[in-house]
Amino acid sequence: MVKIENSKRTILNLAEALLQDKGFNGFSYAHISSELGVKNAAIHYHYPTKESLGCAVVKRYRDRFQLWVNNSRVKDLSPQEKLDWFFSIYTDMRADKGKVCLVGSMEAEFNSIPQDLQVEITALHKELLAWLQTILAEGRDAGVFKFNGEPANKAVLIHSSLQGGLQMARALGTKRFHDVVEQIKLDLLV
Amino acid sequence: MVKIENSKRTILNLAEALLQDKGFNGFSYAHISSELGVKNAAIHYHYPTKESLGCAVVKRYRDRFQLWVNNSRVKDLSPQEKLDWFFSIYTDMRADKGKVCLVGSMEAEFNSIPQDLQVEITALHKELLAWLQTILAEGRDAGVFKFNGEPANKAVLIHSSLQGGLQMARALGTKRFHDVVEQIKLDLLV
DNA sequence: TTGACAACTTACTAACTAGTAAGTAAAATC
DNA sequence: GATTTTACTTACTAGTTAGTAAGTTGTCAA
Repeated sequence: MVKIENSKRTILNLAEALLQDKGFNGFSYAHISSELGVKNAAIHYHYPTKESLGCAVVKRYRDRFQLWVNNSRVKDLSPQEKLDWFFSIYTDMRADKGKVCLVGSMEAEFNSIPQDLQVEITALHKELLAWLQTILAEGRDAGVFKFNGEPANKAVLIHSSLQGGLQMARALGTKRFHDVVEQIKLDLLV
Repeated sequence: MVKIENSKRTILNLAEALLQDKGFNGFSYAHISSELGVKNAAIHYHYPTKESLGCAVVKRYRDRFQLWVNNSRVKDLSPQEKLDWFFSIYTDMRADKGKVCLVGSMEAEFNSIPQDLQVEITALHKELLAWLQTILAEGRDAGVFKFNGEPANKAVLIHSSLQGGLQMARALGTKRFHDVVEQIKLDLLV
């Protein structure tokens, strides 16, 4: 019998990578089990259904994001630094590795994923937008960001362009994603 | 024997709707055949492989876009009108119907779709961007658009935000997509 | 040392997947 | 009127899917 080290965490890591790489309908328990050198029932032991596995991935991501956001080292940053930190997540951990964000991956196939997962993704998306909106308002008040209209609307624009930009990077290359980020900044910074 | 009217076209229409609704890995030949009241072999007769069916959908979309673009009624429009026409495609035919664009749908699961389809999607994306870039340059020269940086970069930003915005609409509602479009305009129009 | 429990394997199922080969019926072509 | 072609159906395959039930093994606590 092969034992997986930190089974639950290792499985979540792999599932997250697969979700960002192939999408929910593009990966199977066999992908995970073969990668770990165990039988697929071993995965079902930890996560009975694919829906539960998907939800666990998103839930962990949500928790991680809240930890980052409430981290004092992040909290003390200026609005620009916070935004750069946010962008760097997308650039370093997604675009440069050919991945897309969980939200984009699963909203693209929203109508063919389980309902609990839809709920989880919706919650994550709302949390990301809420934070981004706050930072934008903060930055505009501080006179370092400049934009017309509501922070909420600027937030959906920026997040949508990051989400779409990561997907574009797959077909057209990472450079194009960096162009998106640069253009966001050009349109925002004073 | 049940005969499908305009078989090829009807199948393409259904496949296109399914692609925009469920993604490439989220639909099967059975979805199409049962909807049309025929056997799945009937679909294979017209499109031997799923890859060929996917490619045919994207190819038709590319042709259709080129026709629109070269249509004299579109060609004679002002840059703003052209852009509004472009946005209206996304709003009327996608967001308001819960669909996403083909490009976004398939780039999200890019690493789990056939290679020929990847090529086709890449070509479509380039064509969309090329046109958008031209319109942006045209509008800036005419003094009706205002933005910093290169038209190419503003084009990738706008297209990415439309692509991501459609996906967001699934989880957060259509209104949010309209917000994205309004914000694009706020950031662009003089 | 025993027993309980966690973490697996073995062995399986039922449903679905894309895809194929051979047959049929109607329509178009000669 | 005969023949070919088009558009299907029938019947099938081999592979994959998520998921389950029952058995095994190693670890840890009493």
